[in-house]
Amino acid sequence: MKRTHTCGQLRIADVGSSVTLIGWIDVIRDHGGISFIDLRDREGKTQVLLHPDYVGYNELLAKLKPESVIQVKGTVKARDAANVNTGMGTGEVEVEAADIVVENIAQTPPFPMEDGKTEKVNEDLRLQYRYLDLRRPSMYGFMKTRSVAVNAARAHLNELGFLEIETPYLFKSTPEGAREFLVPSRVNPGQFYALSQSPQQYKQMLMVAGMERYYQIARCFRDEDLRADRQPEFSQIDIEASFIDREDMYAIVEGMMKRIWKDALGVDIQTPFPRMQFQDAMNRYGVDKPDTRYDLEIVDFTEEFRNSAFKVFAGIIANGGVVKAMNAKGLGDATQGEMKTLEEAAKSLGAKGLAFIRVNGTEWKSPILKFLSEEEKAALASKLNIEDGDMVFFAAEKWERACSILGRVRTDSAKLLVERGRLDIPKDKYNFLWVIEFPLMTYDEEQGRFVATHHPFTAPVPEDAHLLDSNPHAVRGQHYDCVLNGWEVGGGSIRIHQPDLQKKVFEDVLKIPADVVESRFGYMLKAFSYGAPPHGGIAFGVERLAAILTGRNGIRDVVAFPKTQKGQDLMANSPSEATPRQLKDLHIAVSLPQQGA
RNA sequence: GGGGUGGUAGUUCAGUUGGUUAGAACGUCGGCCUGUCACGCCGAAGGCCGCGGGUUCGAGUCCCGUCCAUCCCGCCA
Repeated sequence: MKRTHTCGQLRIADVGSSVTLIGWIDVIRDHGGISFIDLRDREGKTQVLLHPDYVGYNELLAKLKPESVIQVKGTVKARDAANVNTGMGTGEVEVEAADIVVENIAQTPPFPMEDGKTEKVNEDLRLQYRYLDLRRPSMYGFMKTRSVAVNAARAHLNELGFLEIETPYLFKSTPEGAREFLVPSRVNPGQFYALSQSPQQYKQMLMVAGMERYYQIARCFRDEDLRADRQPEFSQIDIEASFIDREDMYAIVEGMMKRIWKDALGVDIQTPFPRMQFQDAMNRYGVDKPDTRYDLEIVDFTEEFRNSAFKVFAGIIANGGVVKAMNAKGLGDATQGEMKTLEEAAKSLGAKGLAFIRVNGTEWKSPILKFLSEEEKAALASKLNIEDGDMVFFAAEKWERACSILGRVRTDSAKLLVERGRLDIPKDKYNFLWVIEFPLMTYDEEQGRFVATHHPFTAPVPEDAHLLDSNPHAVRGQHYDCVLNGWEVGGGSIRIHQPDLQKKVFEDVLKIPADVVESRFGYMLKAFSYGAPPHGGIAFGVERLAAILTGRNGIRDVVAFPKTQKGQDLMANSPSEATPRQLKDLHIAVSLPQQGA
């Protein structure tokens, strides 16, 4: 071994021992006659004392630079009381260097490599030198937390008798769902695989195959635009089990989360998780993944305004819309700019504007005030608990849109309130939530047909199944989302395991042409006709869990080598052009868009 | 595809109403320094102001286009 101890290990009890450390030079303090080198590895730092009688002292110091890798052999010495560094685990000792082996001299890094400073550096530069960015202690911590979390999940599932089974990444293209990455098949000219966007179909086949309990830390690939919480490739803790119902799945997952939080953070989380109907989540929080760490709940005023003299509201209600309001408590001092930004956000979700009432003392200020009756004002005041300094926002739209608009205004208002110190959203509070009973189908205006809310394999709630033909929109699915602090961290469902029902959903409800069903899903329907067990599953986003565990705002910090918003790896420079030879082998002709087109 | 923010020294930033020689801090380099720990002190170098056009006597600053990063909408069964 190149070392006897790590750089975080030595203590006063080690004084006198001969040790060998190896690591990176964190900083050199050269006093001319004596020098100190802080040597760093992932476990910590140790001060190395370099005495002027060291042979070649001047030459060595001249060439050593921060981030160089050196091996230090020496003796552990106690520091004088005055020189103890209480901010360091190894601060009571230092290693007096007897022999230093220079393993690698580092160039000057292109940006400061120090927690607290590197975060401010442009993302593109950090990504180009990702190996330097990752060298910081905090990044090591994020990688470690993710690793511990995944291992905790594995341990829990193994104990419950789940088998870890790998499924192919090279799959076939599926008609519904995310855009896929295509992979040309050299030996099948003109044909393509698709990189698996999730192991969904394979894991159901494993249930038909009698594996009963499966899990996998699966890579998934989706060729969609990126977000702070979305990368084109990401990992899922993918789970499927036979002979279970929803309650069984909740118990499995709650146990797994308990284990993850205990192992990764030492935190005991409360189980079982509360449950909320999709309808409820939308009505109260305006999203299907509510952050319940703070209130600012949305309140319905459709009945109050049904016969209102305010024709805008009454008219929308007459056309089947709703009127909702949300009291952004304490945001009465929102600036013009902030109001404008909130309105833009609302408009981006389809609002025509963002009506509001600003409360200043007992006075209400609002462009819509003159349209409101005393009765209506009283209803608002009482149901929204309006007080001095409040700001009330309105949405009058179709139900789902009204909910979404105020949901967005709610989260944006919360951010503004946090900035003002009037709202606390603690990062170490973990509000798990099951959101359940989503509609099985959603009507897609663009396509003029129903699409599966979750995916087409989700089983309907039994008592709603008879509505599949008459009123598909009213059918609830046996779908469950696991929501944590406003993030959808996992989602799954009890699946359809009867071929007739599955075929009906494909063809009659989703209106997928029979020949397409046959070519894409024929093998599943066939498999279900050979004795398919009732089964269900769920999948968790590893990065999202890790991001919350580490208190990050996005998933980049818990991905070792993330891609930019354009899907590029700036370190390795991918994607890149293929050689003519590669293209020829793959039977591919590249046709680039005209410049400027 | 659309909207917002940012791009000035290696890094983070400042740069007034368009005005003459574009600044600071950190880092780097050189010198001094035997108990520092973000060591200190002295000195120096370092700029295609993202890129391309335009307006102007004059552009880091104004206009148009474009590239990159980032946040959001669409999209993500």
